[in-house]
Amino acid sequence: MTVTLADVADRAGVSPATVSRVLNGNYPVAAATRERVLAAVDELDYVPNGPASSLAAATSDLVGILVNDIADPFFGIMAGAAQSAIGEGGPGRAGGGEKLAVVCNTGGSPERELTYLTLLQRQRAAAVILTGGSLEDPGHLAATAAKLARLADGGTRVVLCGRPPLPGDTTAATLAFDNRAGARRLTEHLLELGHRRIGYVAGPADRTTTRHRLEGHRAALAAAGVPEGPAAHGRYDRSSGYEATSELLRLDPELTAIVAANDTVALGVCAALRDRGLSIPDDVSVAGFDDLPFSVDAVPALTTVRLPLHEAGVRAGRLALGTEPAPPGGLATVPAELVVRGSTGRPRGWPADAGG
Amino acid sequence: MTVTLADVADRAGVSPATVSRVLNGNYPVAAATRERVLAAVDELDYVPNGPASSLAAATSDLVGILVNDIADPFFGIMAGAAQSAIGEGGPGRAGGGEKLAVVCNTGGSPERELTYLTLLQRQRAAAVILTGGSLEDPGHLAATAAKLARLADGGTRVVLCGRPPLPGDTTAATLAFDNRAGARRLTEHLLELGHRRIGYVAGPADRTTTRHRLEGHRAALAAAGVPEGPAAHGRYDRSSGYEATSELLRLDPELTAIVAANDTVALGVCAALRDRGLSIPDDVSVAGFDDLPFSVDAVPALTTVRLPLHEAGVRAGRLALGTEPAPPGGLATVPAELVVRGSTGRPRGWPADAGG
DNA sequence: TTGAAAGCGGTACCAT
DNA sequence: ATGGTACCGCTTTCAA
Repeated sequence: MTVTLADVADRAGVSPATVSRVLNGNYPVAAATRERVLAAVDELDYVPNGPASSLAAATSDLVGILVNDIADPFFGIMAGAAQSAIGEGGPGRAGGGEKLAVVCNTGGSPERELTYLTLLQRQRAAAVILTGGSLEDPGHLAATAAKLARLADGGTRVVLCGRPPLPGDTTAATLAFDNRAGARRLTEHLLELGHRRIGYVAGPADRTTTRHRLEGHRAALAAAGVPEGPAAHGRYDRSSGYEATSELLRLDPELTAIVAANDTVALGVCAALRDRGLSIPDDVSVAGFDDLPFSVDAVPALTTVRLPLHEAGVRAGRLALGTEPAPPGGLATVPAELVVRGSTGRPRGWPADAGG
Repeated sequence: MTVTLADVADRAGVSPATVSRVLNGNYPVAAATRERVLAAVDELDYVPNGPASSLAAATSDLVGILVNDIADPFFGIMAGAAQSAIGEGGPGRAGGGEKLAVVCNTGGSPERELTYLTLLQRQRAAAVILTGGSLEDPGHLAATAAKLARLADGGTRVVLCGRPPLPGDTTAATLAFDNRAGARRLTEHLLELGHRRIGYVAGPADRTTTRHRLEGHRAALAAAGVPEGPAAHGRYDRSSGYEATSELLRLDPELTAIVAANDTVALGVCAALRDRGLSIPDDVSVAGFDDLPFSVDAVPALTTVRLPLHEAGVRAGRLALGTEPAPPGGLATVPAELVVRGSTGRPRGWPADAGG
């Protein structure tokens, strides 16, 4: 049958307690004894029973990583980085130590988010990391905050990555992307190039990332005294960008630039422009957010705001592990940086040296 | 402190056994009793202790999904589909039922693959799904097979998705993509268009997908009596495709088409061609494998083989759940289909109506 | 239909 | 430095 700790103890001629100590390395054990125990472990090919330890120790080695869309590299990059950061934790031995970092796909659904949190609570997870923008619905926010509070006082470490802190929540360590400043810089760049008719393709109306990026965009326009162009909302996916583009061009056929709330959306914008016989960036310049290698490299003319997804993921992993100290006030803002690619993307007829 | 089953029992005026029965729904309980118990559960906001149930029941509700690269939509699509298929399983109640589907990122490393399998074994996972091509190293294959055998006789259901069955393994249900036929069809298509000098960018040398796709490619060439063009190996990522392209063009500057073992790689190929001032598909046609919406939509001229990633993921999830019966012989081959996009991609000077 | 109680496999405190 | 041994919270016979 399956080998238990008691079997190992018998084989090594020691007590179960000693085996436990050797495996967990949290208590002094004579070198000779340790050797015998480890030998027995190998010979019997013993694998500890996770649930049993979790029950006894009142905590498990599971770390949950919640993402809105697992098929989007935006989350893949963050989650992957977090997972490696967490994997570094323990030794390679058969004994405990290593955490099991697991990613859970909410599909952007608030219900599934809560379901997963409950599941992780049930597992007595060591930590949970919530990534990406969240819904702004007050009801859901309250429910989430309550759930996170329960998790926290159940001993689960909570980390928010790429989403703002919850109102009234003090337990979660937060890494927030500076979406406002990033979006602002993106639009400022287009303005400097001479663009005056700029469309905007936004994400779902009720998400924090959507709102913050839109705010940054508008702030740039307002500061420059340029009137706001047409905007269209949609999902954070390609087809949404495609459809929104038709809408924008219908509202203003003279657009010279389009800002997309997300690189994936930007790809859809590009596709729509091509299908209408417009070239990028000669007819219309396109700017995106995220700088995902996958999508952006395919359109070298894209101007983009880069989010340090990988770095944020690593830090989130360390916060979950407790390796990195919580940021002051529980919140750290991760900056976003502007990336300008192959082409300058000036509107037609605009002098090449204008705009500084 | 935290609410236990006993608390619920007290509140409802019944025994712990009864509460357990109500929550698991696997035993008849009087309707009135059930009501009282469920009420108590709600009032106390009871969340079952997962490790405790897993220990007692000798199985957990964890389902592990192993992927080679979580930042690659190829795996994201499959994993996401599998996860939803698994989520459908149980009811929404506080009680048991729902499985926790978790994706684990191996990064393509055999060691991490084994580590995750051990971790899942330790958790007494209900099922594990291994996705994507595997290493062909005999040592690793044997180790994996052994590990999977242990998992299986520990009660864990094993599903292989997008990778061939292990030699001598009878326990795993397998869904394999028809990589050979897909690659063959891709190359046949280029041949029909008139291409005669075709380069090939392959994946890592020791992976099953790499070998099978290359075999299909060569089979098509051999059948047509066309000599094999240059080939270059690399990772399954964009920069690898970029570098390989320089290599291929150095080996044969007269290439009219390049086949990439993967869409992500194909994107790198496209980037390299653009940087050399070559247009797609007028100077060089590019063909890829996978048909990921992300990358492929960015290059409408790309000819591609589409793998039904989503469907495979769903089926893998059902197999893991036991909802779908195992395929005959334990193995089902999932077909691959050819997708031809915007351009015909004929080589220059080739008559438009040639080749059928 | 319901209750009582014996585990499930470790952990950690208390002895020695 | 090591052993003995009550739990941890739930499942599952066995009785009633």
